[in-house]
Amino acid sequence: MSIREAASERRRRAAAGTPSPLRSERVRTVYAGLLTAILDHRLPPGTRLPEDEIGAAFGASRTIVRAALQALAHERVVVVEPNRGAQVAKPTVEEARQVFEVRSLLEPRAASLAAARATKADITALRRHLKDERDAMAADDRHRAIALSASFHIRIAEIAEHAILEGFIRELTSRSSLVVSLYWHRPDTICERHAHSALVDALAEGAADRAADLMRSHLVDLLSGLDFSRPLPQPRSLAALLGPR
Amino acid sequence: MSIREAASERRRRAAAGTPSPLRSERVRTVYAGLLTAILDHRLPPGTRLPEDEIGAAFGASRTIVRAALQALAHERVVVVEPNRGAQVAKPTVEEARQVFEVRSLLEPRAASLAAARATKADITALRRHLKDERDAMAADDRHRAIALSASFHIRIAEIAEHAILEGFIRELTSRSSLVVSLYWHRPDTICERHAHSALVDALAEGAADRAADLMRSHLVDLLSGLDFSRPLPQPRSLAALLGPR
DNA sequence: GTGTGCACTATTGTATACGATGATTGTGGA
DNA sequence: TCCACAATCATCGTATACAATAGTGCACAC
Repeated sequence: MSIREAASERRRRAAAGTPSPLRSERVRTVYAGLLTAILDHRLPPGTRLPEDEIGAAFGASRTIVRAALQALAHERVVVVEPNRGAQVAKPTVEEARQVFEVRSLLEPRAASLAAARATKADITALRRHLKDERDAMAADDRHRAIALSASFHIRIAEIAEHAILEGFIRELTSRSSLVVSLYWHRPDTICERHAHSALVDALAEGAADRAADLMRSHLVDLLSGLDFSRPLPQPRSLAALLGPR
Repeated sequence: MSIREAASERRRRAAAGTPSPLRSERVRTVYAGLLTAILDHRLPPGTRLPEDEIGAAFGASRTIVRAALQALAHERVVVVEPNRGAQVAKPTVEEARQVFEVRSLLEPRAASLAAARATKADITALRRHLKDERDAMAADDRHRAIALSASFHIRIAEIAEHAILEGFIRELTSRSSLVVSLYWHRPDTICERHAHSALVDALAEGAADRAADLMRSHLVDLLSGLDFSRPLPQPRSLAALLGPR
C-alpha cells in the first residue's frame, strides 16, 4: 500500500466516526440538507423550521425530520423550544465570543498536528481548496465563499486525524457561520485569504509551532471582523419594523 | 419587549443552560437514568441497550427511549449501529488518549476562569463536594466516588460560566468515565484527592494561572493512572479467544 | 458428518393517528 | 374602548402498528 493510500485509508476511517451518529440514511439526508442550507445562509438565524414543512420539502415523515432536528439541536445549530418547534439558532454576543474563544483553544492544536501529519496529497488538496475560495470570491459568490472558508478549517482538523478535535471543530465552525451571518461587518476579506494561504505554507513545511501561531492569530483576526456593537441583530418587534415607515 | 417575547426569551435562556437539548421531560428522565447508570459503571461498556427493555424499565415507549439514546449517542456515551441497536460505548485506546488530550486543552482554561469568578458560596460548595468524595472513598463506595470525582470537574466548568466549555467538558468527563472503567489500573487514588483539594485552594485565592497549572498536571496525572498496555479490552476475535485454550 | 439454505425470532426503522399544547382571533361584557 | 375569556388553528408530543432487517437454529441433502 502506498503512502498516499495509507493516508487516505486513515482518513476514511477517521471520517467514518466523525459526523453526527445518525442511524439511517434518510435522516442523514434531511440533516445534511438542512445543515448546508443553514451554513450557506439560505436559512438565516431565526428561521422557523416546522416539522411538516421540512418533511414535505424532503419527502420525509415527521419521524425522520425530528431525528434530524434533534441532531442539529445537539450541535446548537438549531434550537428547539418544547411545544414550540425548532428554528435556526441565533447566537447571542456572549455565545459568539465563547465560540471563538474555544476555537482558539482547539484549532491551534489541530493545526500543529496537521503540520506533523500532512502528506503531499493533503497539501495539494488544500491548495486546490484555496483556489476554490479565491474563485468563489472573485465570482462574488458570497454563500460559497463562506462555506468554503469554514470547510477549510474542517479540512485541517481532518488532516490532524484527531476525531474528537474534529468533531468539536465541526460544531464550532457551524456555529461560527451563524455568528458571521449575524455579526460580520468587515468589508475586506482579503486578509483572511492570505491567512489561509500562509497556514498552508506552514503545514507544507511541517512547521507545527508556526502553524499553531498562524491559526491562533487568524482566529483573533476573524473575531475582530465581527461587530458586536450594533444594538441587537434579532429581536426587533413588529412595532419597530412597521413604525419608521 | 412584550410579555410574550419576554417569556419566550426566558425559555430560550433556560434551554441554553440545559446540558442536552431534550424536548420533553420524559425523554430527560430516561436520558438521565441511563447516563447516571453508565457513569456509575452499573452499565459497563459494551452492555446492549435494547429499546424495548429500556422502555419497560422506565415505563416509557420506544419513541421516548429512542430520543434519549440518540442524545447519548451524540455525546458518544453510547454507540448505535444501524439495525443493530445501541450499546454502551467502548472507547479504544486511541480515543482514550484523545479524550484526555482535549480535556487538557479545555479544562485549564475553565479552571482559570473559575478562579476569576468563584464566589465564597462556590468555594464552600466545592469543599463540601471534596468531603463527599472523601466519605465515599472511606466507605469504599467506588461507584459514588467515581461519579463524584467526575462531577467535580463539571462543577468547576459551571463556575467558569462558560456554556460551551461546560458542554464539551461534560461530554469529555462522561467519556472519561468509560475510559476509566476500561483502563484504570492504579491502586492509590490518594493523589487525586489531593489534587482536587489543591485546586480548590487556588480557586479560593483567585489564583487563575496556578489553578490552570494544577488542572493541567492533574489531568496528566489521571492519564498516567491508565494502563493501555493490557492486550485489548474488547475486540478479541473469537479465534484469539479459543486459540490458546 | 458437513455444509447450505430456509424459516423463525428478536429487534430496529418508519409512518401515522390521536391527543395536547400554545398562539391567535373573535366575542361579550364592563 | 378595553379587558377577559372562549373557540379555533397550527403545531408539536407520544404511542403504536406494521415493515424491514439481522441473527439463529433447524432441516435437509449430499
